[in-house]
Amino acid sequence: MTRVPFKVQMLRAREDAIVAAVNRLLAERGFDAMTVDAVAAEVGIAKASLYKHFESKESLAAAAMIRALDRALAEIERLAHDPAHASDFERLKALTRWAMREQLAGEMPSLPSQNSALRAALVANKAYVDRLTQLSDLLGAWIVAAQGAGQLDAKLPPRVVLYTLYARACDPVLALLKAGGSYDDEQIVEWLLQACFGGIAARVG
Amino acid sequence: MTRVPFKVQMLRAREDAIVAAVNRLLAERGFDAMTVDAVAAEVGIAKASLYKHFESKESLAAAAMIRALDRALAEIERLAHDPAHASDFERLKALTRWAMREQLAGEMPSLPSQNSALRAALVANKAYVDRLTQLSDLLGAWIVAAQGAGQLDAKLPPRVVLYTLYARACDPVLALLKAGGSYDDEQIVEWLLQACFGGIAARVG
DNA sequence: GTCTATAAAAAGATAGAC
DNA sequence: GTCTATCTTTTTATAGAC
Repeated sequence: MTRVPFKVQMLRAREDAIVAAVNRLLAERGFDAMTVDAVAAEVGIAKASLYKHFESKESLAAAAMIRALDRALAEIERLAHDPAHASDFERLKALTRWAMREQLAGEMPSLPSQNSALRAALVANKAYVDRLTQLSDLLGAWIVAAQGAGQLDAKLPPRVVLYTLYARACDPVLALLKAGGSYDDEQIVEWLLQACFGGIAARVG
Repeated sequence: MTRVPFKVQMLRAREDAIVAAVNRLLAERGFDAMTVDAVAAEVGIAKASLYKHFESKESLAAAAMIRALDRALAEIERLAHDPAHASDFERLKALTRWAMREQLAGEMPSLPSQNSALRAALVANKAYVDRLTQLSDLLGAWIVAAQGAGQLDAKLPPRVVLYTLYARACDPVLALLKAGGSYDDEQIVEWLLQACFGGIAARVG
């Protein structure tokens, strides 16, 4: 084990706090509505200090998006070894449930929209693209396996399923239902999991 | 018939052009990333002229959102009298297909996010709230009827189904698949309709 | 690295001539 | 109503002291 100097530990802790704040603000308002002033206020440091750690608003957001992908990859790793989830289909469902809970907890940044300023920065960011590719490859394998096992609809291209799962992780329906106040978080998650995997149409037979 | 003065016709045509431009920009970039300068440029008039017609960026967006709701209400009216769609279930599906096509055509503004500056303006706008209420009431009746007929899953509260349909009308999956370039628009719409109504899980039996 | 203070640029909104 | 020019505010980003 290499010893980690105290100063480096402090630096990492501070940067973790910054990224966590950015993550929350991205989840709450999205990239365009998030201001660097708000980030500084949430972390409790001066705005100029933020720019000592990150060179732009885009790189702040990219760090948070990368951290979010890392959380997802860690959850995949956990699920792959959890005997409670026996099939790839069950693992996909469990991961979707996890993502929905993350969103309700205010920890899931939205998908960057196609025309956003953020998107250009992200596709040029190797660390981000690598993780997104890794995530897509892992999920793609689960999807193909679950289709082969007859548990996922094989008439849908794997890419359609993959994008659908990505989108359900930031589905605005969660926030709408939560804002309504009539249902608790777990009930919302289970209904939307049912709507996603089972569809809103009745299942006959 | 009351005669409409020429000047009034011109005024309406100009305001229609403005609202159409706002609608496209809302669909393409969202409210936060849309600038009033961009609206003026797209319409081809000076920014100051915009402010003679609409008092703020929010009221510009509200006009476009109202127009979008009017398009949806008109489509509902059309579907209600179209013998090609015999059941409420079929009408819901046809309306969802219509909304997805609108989105692919770049004509469907996104759902205003919960914490957006736009949202506060919209909930205070009677014309908007009235139309949204009317739309929700009409769709709510169709949903309850389709559940009663055993065609929609009756275990999901009607509100969950309603919000799900609203969200699918602005589903980012459409743009992601279109950007991929592998599939044509109609194929995308049919797959996502299938995923929405039938779910991504396989249907056995 | 953190701060206060200040650019610099973008974006919402308006004045006033025509 | 439309324009050009300008104002005001917000927001991204930096200078420079400590």
